[in-house]
Amino acid sequence: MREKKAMTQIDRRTEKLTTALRRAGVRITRQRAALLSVLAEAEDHPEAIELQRRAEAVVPGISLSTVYRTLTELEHQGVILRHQFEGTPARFEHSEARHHDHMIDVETGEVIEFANDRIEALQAEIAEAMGYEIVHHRLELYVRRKRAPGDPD
Amino acid sequence: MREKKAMTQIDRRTEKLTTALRRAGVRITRQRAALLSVLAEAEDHPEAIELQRRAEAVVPGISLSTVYRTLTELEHQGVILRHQFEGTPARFEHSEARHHDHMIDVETGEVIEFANDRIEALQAEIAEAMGYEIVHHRLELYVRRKRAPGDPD
DNA sequence: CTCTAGTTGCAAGTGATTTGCATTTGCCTT
DNA sequence: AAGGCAAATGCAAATCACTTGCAACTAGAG
Repeated sequence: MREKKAMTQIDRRTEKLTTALRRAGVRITRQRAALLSVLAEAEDHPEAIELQRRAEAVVPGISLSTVYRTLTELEHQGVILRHQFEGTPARFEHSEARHHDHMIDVETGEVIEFANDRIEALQAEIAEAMGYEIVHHRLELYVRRKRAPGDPD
Repeated sequence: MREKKAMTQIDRRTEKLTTALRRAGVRITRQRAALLSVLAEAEDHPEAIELQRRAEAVVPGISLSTVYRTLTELEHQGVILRHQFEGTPARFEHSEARHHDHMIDVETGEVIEFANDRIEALQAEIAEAMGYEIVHHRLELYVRRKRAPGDPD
């Protein structure tokens, strides 16, 4: 009994993406479709193994090598970003949001996004002044939650 | 025939360091002494294997595991910094210089240091505004040399 | 529906770094 | 100068995060 499900915003975006990818010569297999939707739904920054776990709900038995291969392909296609934070396996996020940098809570591992135009501009200036142009950059703040004096632990 | 060699600035710094380390309970073995002076003399950002190569001039046969163990210890003691740039093994530098960030020439792999107080201040502000304090940070600009229009290739 | 080049899963391989363990060695104590 | 012992070393093996070779499978163009 096949149900007709309401199409969410994410479904629609994913569908557009698959079409675009197909046009770019990327075959949309079951495992890739699964990863695409898992990535589209992710609000965090999961690692490859976690993505495999989530994709397995749709495609049981999807192999880790396929996950890695697909992530590499999607990165090349500009669909996702790969982040290599300190001391952890690479983490991934879809790249449709506007550019931002990351704060990593060293206590919890939580990743918080932030953006600041002044910093971006300064970086460009610095590179420029030294005769370089920025290809890409990486700004990571490893932080700890601040407690106001008198706050509970 | 033992010669009395003139003591360089670096020798003196290294000597002070070994004393301080010994006081901190770190035994100064031949291999550690070698690594300390190699690190003190280094003006670049060498990787572990390169440090082993350089140390081997003083202590032939120094093992890579000892190099790694020593680097980890020196990092904990605050004597050196470990940098994990994209797509390369970790690189090390002594931490006596004032804080700076890095530009990596993506074409040559060359590492260029730079410092900018405005950026540092902005980072602190951002973290502060979100209720965090910075433990440490990482700012890396992956750059490409800019050619003025008309320059030769 | 066919065909074939692209994709998959599995097992084995890599590269960087870490670890177990028997042996050696700083260096504090005498 | 000598002794003792916890700490450090070298080697081999292990680990971690990926990557790759290969035979079997499958998108999706025609």
